[in-house]
Amino acid sequence: MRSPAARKTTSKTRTRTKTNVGADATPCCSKVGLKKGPWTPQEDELLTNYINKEGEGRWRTLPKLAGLLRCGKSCRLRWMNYLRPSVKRGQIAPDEEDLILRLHRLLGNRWSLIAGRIPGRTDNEIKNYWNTHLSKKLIGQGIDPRTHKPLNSDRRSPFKATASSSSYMANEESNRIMANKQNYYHGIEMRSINGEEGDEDDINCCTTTDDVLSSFLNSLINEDAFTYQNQMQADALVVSEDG
DNA sequence: AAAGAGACCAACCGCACACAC
DNA sequence: CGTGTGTGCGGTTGGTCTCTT
Repeated sequence: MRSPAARKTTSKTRTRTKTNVGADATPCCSKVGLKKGPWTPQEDELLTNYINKEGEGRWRTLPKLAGLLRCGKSCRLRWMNYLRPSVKRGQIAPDEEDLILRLHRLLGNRWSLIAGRIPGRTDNEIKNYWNTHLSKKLIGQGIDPRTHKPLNSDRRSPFKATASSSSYMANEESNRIMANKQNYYHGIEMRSINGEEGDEDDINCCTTTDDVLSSFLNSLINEDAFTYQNQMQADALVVSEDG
């Protein structure tokens, strides 16, 4: 199975190819006879028991084997976002919020990548939190939640426009780089912070094998802006690790 | 107390990538 | 090389809860 972050660019930039047309038109996602909507405790129990016994994966066949009238995608989502033991429930701590802001400034709406740096939090949870809290908070502070730049900045200025687009492009490039790097992170167990207040040191929680990348990402998070130098550094890292 | 508005968040949907065949 | 399948990401929806009037 490919790594979650092996994918790149947003769906809006991608074109649907002939090969994957109808990929969802399979029994798994057939709407006939399948239940939708909120999960019941009984369904949660069935799913949890099955995964505890058989493990994750094979989502398409899992519902039938587990005795659930759900499509595989629904089962996967429920497990990933709610039932997984590693999912941390409860309020987003202030330092988690700060980390989300920094990572979003760096990565944009790459929720899975952001979630990958915040142990116990899911992409869905972070996405919801962003849309309901942080974007409004930034707007209230006069900051564009998409660009993290002041809302009243003069976009017509040639210099500013150039600088802005350059920064944006660098950021897009970083997205691709970091998406590739997720292959590297995949499978590396994140240290549980056991409910403690996570501070920025928590983003150093991976094993030593990714120290270089981890510290690199941390340095990016701590930057006030993503610079071309960062991109070059990232490129160098990618080349050295691929080679 | 009731009704409407807004906030919140679990879940759904469409789409695209990786990989096996 | 082309196709089918499995998977999961990001955007969106809609039900429920909370607040305000």
